[in-house]
Amino acid sequence: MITYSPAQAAEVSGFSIDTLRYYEREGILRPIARTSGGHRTYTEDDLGWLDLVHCLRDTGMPIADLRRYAELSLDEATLAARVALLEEHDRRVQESIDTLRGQQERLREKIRWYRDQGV
Amino acid sequence: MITYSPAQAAEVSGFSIDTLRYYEREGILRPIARTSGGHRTYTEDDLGWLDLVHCLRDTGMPIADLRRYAELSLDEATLAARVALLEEHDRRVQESIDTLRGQQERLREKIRWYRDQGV
DNA sequence: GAAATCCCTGGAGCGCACTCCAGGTCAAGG
DNA sequence: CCTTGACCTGGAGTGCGCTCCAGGGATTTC
Repeated sequence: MITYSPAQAAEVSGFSIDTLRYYEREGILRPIARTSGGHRTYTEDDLGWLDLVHCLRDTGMPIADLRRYAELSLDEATLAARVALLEEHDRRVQESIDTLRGQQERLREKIRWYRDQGV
Repeated sequence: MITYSPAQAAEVSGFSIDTLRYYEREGILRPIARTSGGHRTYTEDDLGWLDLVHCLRDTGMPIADLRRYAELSLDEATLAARVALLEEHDRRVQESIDTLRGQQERLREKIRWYRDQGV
């Protein structure tokens, strides 16, 4: 089975090693497997999960929600709750996109206004 | 001339009184006019500026950039620099919208995947 | 003119999400 | 082996953007 050293996991996931440890402490990652000497070895599964974590963080999901989602993922019987959480998040993402677009339009009006002033 | 008490300015602008004072300290607002007793009186102009500040904050412009923009606004000869700053910001806003949309698409795929699992 | 509100200042405190550090242990190349 | 670099832990520190507080003065309302 392919595994990854902390440095490799950081490289592939795009999170720093410190952040990976922090996420583990926070319960966002399940305890990562270790070598006999105590060094972490990340699996492909871990990397896959980190990929989703990256998506959720990029879309502004707070750490606390991520932990909640991670906790739900430990229990097979929570599929519906997990989907609900993701859908709720999707709505918030949509809202921020909408806000961003609206404000961007105002920003562009301001820029046009400057242009009309002869800039 | 119409003026606004701190509470009214907060109400209209959507910022808290504390935030208004903070922005003034930070140089994002020029010194607000005062009554003889030292109480602030916001003008329509102040409110208009706050409206733009809100737009820029909503689109993620950091406080430091806002201060820089405010400083430029003190000098008539900086129109070009101000426009450049806004256009640069507009590009960053566009980037975050693009990122958000891309990640939202991934999020929705994940939700569809759950749905396909029979949730 | 007294009571109730509102506002003032300087500075401390907070929540979030990391990021860094000291002092040590582990692992791989020569 | 031995060195060198990667990794470990617990905990402190950082940066951002507010937010709150104490102690006191200003204003409005009755």
